[in-house]
Amino acid sequence: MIGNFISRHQLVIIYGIALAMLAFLLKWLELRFIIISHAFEIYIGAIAILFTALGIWLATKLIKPKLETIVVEKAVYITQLNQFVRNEKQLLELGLSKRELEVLQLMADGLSNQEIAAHLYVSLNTIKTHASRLFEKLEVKRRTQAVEKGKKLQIIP
Amino acid sequence: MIGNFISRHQLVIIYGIALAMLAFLLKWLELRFIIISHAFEIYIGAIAILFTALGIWLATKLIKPKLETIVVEKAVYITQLNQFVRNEKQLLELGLSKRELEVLQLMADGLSNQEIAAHLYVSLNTIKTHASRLFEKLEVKRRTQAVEKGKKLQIIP
DNA sequence: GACAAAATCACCCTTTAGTATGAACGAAGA
DNA sequence: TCTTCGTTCATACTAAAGGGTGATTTTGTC
Repeated sequence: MIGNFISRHQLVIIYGIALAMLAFLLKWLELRFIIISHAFEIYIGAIAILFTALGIWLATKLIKPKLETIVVEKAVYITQLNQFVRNEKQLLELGLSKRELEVLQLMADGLSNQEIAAHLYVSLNTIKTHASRLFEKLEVKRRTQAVEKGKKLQIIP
Repeated sequence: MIGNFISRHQLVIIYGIALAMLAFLLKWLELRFIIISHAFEIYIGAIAILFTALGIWLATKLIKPKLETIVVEKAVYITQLNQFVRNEKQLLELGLSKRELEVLQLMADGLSNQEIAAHLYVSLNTIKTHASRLFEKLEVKRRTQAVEKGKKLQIIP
């Protein structure tokens, strides 16, 4: 069906193609003429494009990369560096005396009242008195509770 | 003295100056001639320089700045929120039973033997027995020392 | 089922802890 | 000077802790 169409209009087609080619030739000649007549401008344009490209290339090579500093906080776990610092404010609030604090510390070391008395060169009764006051001020009933609270409130290590 | 020198050699000086000016004029003319005869090359050169500069400018304006990331690690010290981990090995070495450990823990909480008995639904005598064995195994004489040693050996918080 | 370890409880006794009350003494402050 | 506070000590008492011995029951293991 397509072959039939071509054979029937062969002359017309050839003519059309020839016409098209002629038009194309004329256009090409026109372009050539334009190029030749504007050779200088085209040359200048080419130079401009070339050196613009060169400039861009130079810039990419020469421009210093922008530095961006990111500070990353890294967790560092400390094993046991923390040395004891007494909470003096808490001590004042409780109203503990020097002697009472000493007794509390020795209690925390596991000493009996008798041993504490010997350690401080005073009598057992004196220690008992201090202990009673201590328990009152700390609002506890037993020495174990006193030691526990003392550590919690950071008045003993 | 200087005026005298000038007046005496006036002619010579004028001649010298004229000669110098002539030489300068000739040099200038030569330069002009060079410029004129090489006008095209100079024009092209100027265009090249101009568009190279344009390229560089374009590059700096349009190209995204290259980011170089520097990561600086900063140590942040954390006062270890210590979740207690029992030293099971130590516990085995000491040969403490479940019940003895329970008693020790309640002792550390500041409870009396009576209170511990009530807490565990057993008699006071039972707690005393446990306590005695506990002290033997921990090689201590008093509950305060037991609690202290228990914490030191990390078998109680 | 035998066995060992753990858990339970009791009784008696001693020691230690804790309460209550009172008192003496010295230092610091109003 | 008087008062307060801390420290010291004593006596008397109760409560709790701790030691020693013995016994029963439960539980897990061989």
